[in-house]
Amino acid sequence: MSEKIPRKPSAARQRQESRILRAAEQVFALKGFNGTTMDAVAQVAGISKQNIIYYFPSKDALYRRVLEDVLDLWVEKMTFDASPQAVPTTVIENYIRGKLELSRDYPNSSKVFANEIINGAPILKEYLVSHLKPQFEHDTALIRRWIEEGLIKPVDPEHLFFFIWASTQTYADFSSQIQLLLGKERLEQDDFDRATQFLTTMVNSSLTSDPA
Amino acid sequence: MSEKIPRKPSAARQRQESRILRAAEQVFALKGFNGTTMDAVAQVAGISKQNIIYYFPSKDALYRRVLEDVLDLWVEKMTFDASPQAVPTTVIENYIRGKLELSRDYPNSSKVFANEIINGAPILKEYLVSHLKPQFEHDTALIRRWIEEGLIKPVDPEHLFFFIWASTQTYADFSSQIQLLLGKERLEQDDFDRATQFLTTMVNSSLTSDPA
DNA sequence: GTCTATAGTAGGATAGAC
DNA sequence: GTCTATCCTACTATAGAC
Repeated sequence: MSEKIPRKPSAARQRQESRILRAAEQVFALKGFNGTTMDAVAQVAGISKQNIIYYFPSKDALYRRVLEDVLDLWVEKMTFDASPQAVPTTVIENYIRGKLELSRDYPNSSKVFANEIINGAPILKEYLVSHLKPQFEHDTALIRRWIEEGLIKPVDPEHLFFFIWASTQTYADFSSQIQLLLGKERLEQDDFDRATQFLTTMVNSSLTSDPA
Repeated sequence: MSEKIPRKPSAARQRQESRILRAAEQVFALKGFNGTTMDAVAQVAGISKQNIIYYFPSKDALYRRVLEDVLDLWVEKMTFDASPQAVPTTVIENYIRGKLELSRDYPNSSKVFANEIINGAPILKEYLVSHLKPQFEHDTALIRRWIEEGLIKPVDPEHLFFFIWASTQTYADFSSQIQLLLGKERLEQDDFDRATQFLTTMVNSSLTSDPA
């Protein structure tokens, strides 16, 4: 009777799970959901396919856990909200900087997300409506307030965010294209510095009256 | 001996092929290469699976043809080159406008391309290096010349293009997310007008000295 | 040129020994 | 908790009738 009570998740189990999740994220990022085989994940993780199924009941369950972890990471690292006395352009600059750091440090997370959205967000749809949309409306409202208060020049708040997301995530999602065009084996810190410089400068010059 | 000589590709055959290609593009866009089954393509095209194989020897061959057609379309519609006396900001504006029109009119092409790039461009790699890279270097050189001549403010030419591509293609590739956030069933002309307005205004204000 | 039938295989998932 | 063996479905592709 008492045997079924789950004991502590055992450090060993947690180690194995995160090992599998890391491998899965990598394969899902590069191959998409359908292109990913449990065998491929097993090989990357250095574990047998059957053993993976012991930890995750199905490929679908594994994929959902990977997606969850991606979103947890993003929510943790990316809150736009600012203190009332914060300078708008600084808030936006930091937001862009943070998004670019995510693309640099977690490119696979970004690609998993991108694959899911391109494929119509079959699983994330619900989450996007329940969590991301309220956040989005809150953030665009803040932009609108800044405009009303004359702190920044008038701008379309919704498309401002679409622009920031697209042009920061591209350094993760489309890195293969960018690398080829820049003639590099992989993107370096200098490339991210240039991207940060370019994007923040452009946004600043369009949100503030030119002090030149 | 003479029977094997290919006669004209027969209008009927061409009709069937383009019917299949249209269907294939749609499924590849939404499901990716691995998520696409010949059966799904067959259903969308309204043709039997075996008949599709009659026209295209394999799924791989079908995919390559779809990719080829996508690239042909993009090359045809998107040359950045301008006459020597053209106004730089106008050239860039028209380029942005054109890219947004492609996202609006051929969202599936864009998604097929995006899937391929995210997955590391296994098939397109060669083409990107041989065709897109020279074009890219030509275009960035033109931007540099404009800067030297004082026609536009200094800007990073490479990242200018990365930004334009990312923030115009996002309206095709990430349309499901954008739709959800805007609370719309599908993107309308008005949304593309706003996007055009937003992006061209921002670029202009950062490339020209504010005349305000 | 289009169909039916089917071969061949990959991959997700289960059962059960250890 | 990990492994071996195996089932079963889904999918690409071929052979051959019509």
